[in-house]
Amino acid sequence: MLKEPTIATPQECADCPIRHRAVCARCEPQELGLLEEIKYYRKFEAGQTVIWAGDRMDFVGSVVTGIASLTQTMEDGRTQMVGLLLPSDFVGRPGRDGAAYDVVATTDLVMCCFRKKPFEHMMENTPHIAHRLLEMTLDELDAAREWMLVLGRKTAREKIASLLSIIARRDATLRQVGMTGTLVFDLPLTREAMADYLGLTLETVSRQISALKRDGVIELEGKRHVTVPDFVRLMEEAGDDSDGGMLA
Amino acid sequence: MLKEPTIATPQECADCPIRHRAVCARCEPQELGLLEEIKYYRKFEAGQTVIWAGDRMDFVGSVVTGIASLTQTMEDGRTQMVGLLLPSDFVGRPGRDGAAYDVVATTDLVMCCFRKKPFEHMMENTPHIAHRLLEMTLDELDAAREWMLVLGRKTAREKIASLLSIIARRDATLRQVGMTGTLVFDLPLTREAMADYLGLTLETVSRQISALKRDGVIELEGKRHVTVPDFVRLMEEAGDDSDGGMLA
DNA sequence: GTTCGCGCTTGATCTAAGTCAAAGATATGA
DNA sequence: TCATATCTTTGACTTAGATCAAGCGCGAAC
Repeated sequence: MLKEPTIATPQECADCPIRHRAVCARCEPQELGLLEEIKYYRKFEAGQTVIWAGDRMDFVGSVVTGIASLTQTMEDGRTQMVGLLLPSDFVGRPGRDGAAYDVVATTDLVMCCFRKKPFEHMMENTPHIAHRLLEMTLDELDAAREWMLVLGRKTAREKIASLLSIIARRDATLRQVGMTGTLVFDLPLTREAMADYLGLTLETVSRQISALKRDGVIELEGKRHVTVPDFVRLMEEAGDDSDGGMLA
Repeated sequence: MLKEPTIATPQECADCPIRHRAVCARCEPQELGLLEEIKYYRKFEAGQTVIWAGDRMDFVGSVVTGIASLTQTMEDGRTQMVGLLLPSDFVGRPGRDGAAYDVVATTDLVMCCFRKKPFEHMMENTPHIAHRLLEMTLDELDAAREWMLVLGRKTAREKIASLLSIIARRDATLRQVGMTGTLVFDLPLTREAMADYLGLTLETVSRQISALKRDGVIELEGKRHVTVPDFVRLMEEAGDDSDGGMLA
């Protein structure tokens, strides 16, 4: 049913975020040379599983293009998405062999991977890599904690508004903003995936999106293309304080 | 209403977890010497706030004894606990000035603190510190993600069972286990704090604890002293798979 | 000892979100 | 073109947990 991932060519990773953002922001050229020997690229189609929870994981890597999700599943099938990986986000944990979560390609996906052992070795010898990784991990921890507030205390409507504003904030196309506060983007998630992220059912997601549309908070073109006429209004609906959830 | 924290004496931190666990597991003696110059100790009473979200935070540190909680609060007062800090857990973020969450002493608390600037400087020059901090942060991230499943998908009863098994697992007194699987510990949280951690109301927490008692999953002596006759049964009630939520 | 206060329990009722069910959009492929 | 499948919407009904409202138990202060 699912195809094997294909190996992508290095050219597809000209702007590899690991190289330029995660690891090597302050690296010396000779370190980049080392990097080239241990990195490779993988492509996945929407819906493919990158790795199953519990599987042995002999690489670490980061998202180049597309979106991946981390999900946890209980024996009875209840599932909770615990992370949304956008381009430049890091996957995998140096020092651990097994994957802790299912990683699934939510859209078509290109990842930039490093064989784990050499990566760990490189980390030992390159302090900046560990520092950069610490910084990224702390950002992820903050995101996870922000999400705990969403899951634990927000209403269904606030949850939807929170998700929309997070996607909008991280989506590059938000540069269509302009002075008006208007903002346009495409939802990269099905209603079911949104439900899994928000701890809701897909029916409730659908109803709340309809309600936000009815109330003029968002406009929809098709199922996925969203226009937010007033981002401040959306953030109010999300129950965030006026700074929009940006951390100091 | 709240007292100022008092400075504790170094003697109270003979087994300082930062020194022995977080930072200096592999440090050289001269590095320990440097450490001594920038670290100090603070004591708080149960209920005192260590730091408010948004405040300037000029230290990092870790819990020596007692329990602290990280909480987020919305304007209308809804609050969600996003982390429980037990002895040896680290607080604060190198590279950021403001606190992201309220930190509150849940029980009487002793913390071991480091002035931030010198700590950051030391981190630059001591790779093991960054590595150890990365490891700890990844552990916290895993804990946060495990908690997202609890908040998003578990029933009230499963939430209570999950919290009890987490506290039991981390509580030192669980060494009273023995071969029987019986396990005894004290709850370090009020019903309200449990509710804030679990995304429930305190009434629901109370009802579910009563129900678990009625069903023989736990026994209570007073409000806080808990006996778990069969830890496997508790984990089943938590909806965890048989490995008890331990990561590979 | 009595009274206060706080943390906790329990009951009655309400409601937001879940469940079950049907049907409307799009897209894919024969 | 029509059949099939997936994703989505909407409606009717149910329910887990919230809300509102008494009280209980127990230590601290008088």
